[in-house]
Amino acid sequence: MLSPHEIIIRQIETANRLDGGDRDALRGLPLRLRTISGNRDIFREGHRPTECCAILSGVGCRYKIVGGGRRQIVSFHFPGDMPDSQSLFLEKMDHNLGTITPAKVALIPHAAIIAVMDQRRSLATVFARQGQIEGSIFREWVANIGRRSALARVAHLICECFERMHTIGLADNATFELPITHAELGDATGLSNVHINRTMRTLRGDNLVKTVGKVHTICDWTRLRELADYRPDYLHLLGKDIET
Amino acid sequence: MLSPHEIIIRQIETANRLDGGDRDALRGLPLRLRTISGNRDIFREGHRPTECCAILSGVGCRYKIVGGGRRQIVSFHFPGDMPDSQSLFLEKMDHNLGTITPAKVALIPHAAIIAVMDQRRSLATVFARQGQIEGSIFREWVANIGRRSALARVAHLICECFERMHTIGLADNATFELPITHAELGDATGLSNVHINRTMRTLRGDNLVKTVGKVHTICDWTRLRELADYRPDYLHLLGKDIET
DNA sequence: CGACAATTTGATCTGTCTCAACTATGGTGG
DNA sequence: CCACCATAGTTGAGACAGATCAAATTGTCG
Repeated sequence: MLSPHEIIIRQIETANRLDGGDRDALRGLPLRLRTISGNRDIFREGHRPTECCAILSGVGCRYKIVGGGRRQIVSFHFPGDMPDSQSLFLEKMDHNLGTITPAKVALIPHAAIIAVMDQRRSLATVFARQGQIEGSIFREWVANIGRRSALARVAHLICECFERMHTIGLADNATFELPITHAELGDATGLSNVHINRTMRTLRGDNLVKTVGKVHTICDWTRLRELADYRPDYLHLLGKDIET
Repeated sequence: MLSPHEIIIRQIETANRLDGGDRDALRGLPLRLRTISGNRDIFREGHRPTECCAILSGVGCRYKIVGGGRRQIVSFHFPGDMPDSQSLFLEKMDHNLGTITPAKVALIPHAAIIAVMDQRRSLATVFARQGQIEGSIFREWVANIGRRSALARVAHLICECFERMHTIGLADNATFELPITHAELGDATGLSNVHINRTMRTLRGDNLVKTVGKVHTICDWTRLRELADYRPDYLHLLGKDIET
């Protein structure tokens, strides 16, 4: 089991090259650890956090509530992610940050992160890059929700979650645990929970994904990618492609 | 008519406080001016630009092509916007940047921007903030496309475009020129051009927006905002609200 | 074991798409 | 200055993807 700092560093290194000094500086960040139950808010829209939150275990998400009370999840977050680095530069939360599953998180004072960016130009660049990658993922979600069929849309989300979990070592080969309910997948893809169910069934019927409880196995990565129109460039990962 | 540098500064100041030194530093940026006709690409997916592009006049957009050739526009850009500041940190374009209308643009070498950020901590923060605001707008678009009806969705986009143009002085009271075709609005909202037409007709019928050619007039800002579920916090503007 | 949450399935409804035709509109060359 | 052409907007009819509603089944956790 990695330490909190190493979980954060591992995630950053999926998309950034760090040198020893960078890692040491990150290890110096003060962390306040907290355990949060599932389906709870960490920061709410309108709040003005003074700390950033890093996910250490479990799954988090960011979401908005639109008029009429419908929910749109705009991102999922896995261990190592810092979902609200934006609060470093934008005082007021324009969305909610919450947990999907029970989670351990680390709270890091803004001041400490600003200090580390001031001391090390390279880390300022790293944080900027992380922010840009986040933006890139949002763009892909816009395209996914706006222009893909329900089937491709859900498949695409599964591809993305699988690849992101894979790169941080949370997938065993083609098998990974994705503890996200159909209702939540619906809120992320702009579909109804019922239709998520039918779509997952189709993926199962086509022998693309096998699901047992929360554990999914990709049966045919090549065909799934193709169906999903999944081209992972937008994640801007450094590492190797996933073996087919 | 403002100079290119002042157009860029004006846009930045809608969301950031600059001091005299910041403005002077920005005025020192070397600009290569170009005129581009409408409906043309500036940077394509896969390219590795070495310059950032700022829009000086006209309307630009960023878009993705999904499998099957359908297009999703992920953002519109008005004078002063720097649509691809992301290329400072992500080598490879994951989307296309193009013009909607004929446009004048300024190309700014990455090196010059990096230099100005290195010299002035405050400007590094400004660029980081600009990037975060961009991300915030993407999140709102995800929610808009994912969870709002066609009518609210189109109304929301109109509200956003109006407010953004208003803050940079491109709206005369409640009247502004939005030279975007129905097909393009459809590509931005995930709807068909035909349905955009019907939706605009409804907005007209309800006396919310009047349209003559490319010139739109907001007839009832309060009701339009309400219908659109438009709460502009996500733009993180500094200025005053629009008068109703 | 009981209770609550999540999944599954069926039936029906509807918002939006697609296809197709027709009508402005604006720009261009003769 | 007009005729022409391409582009954009408009309208109608019909089809369909996905929503909604309702109920049954399964899973999970105290």
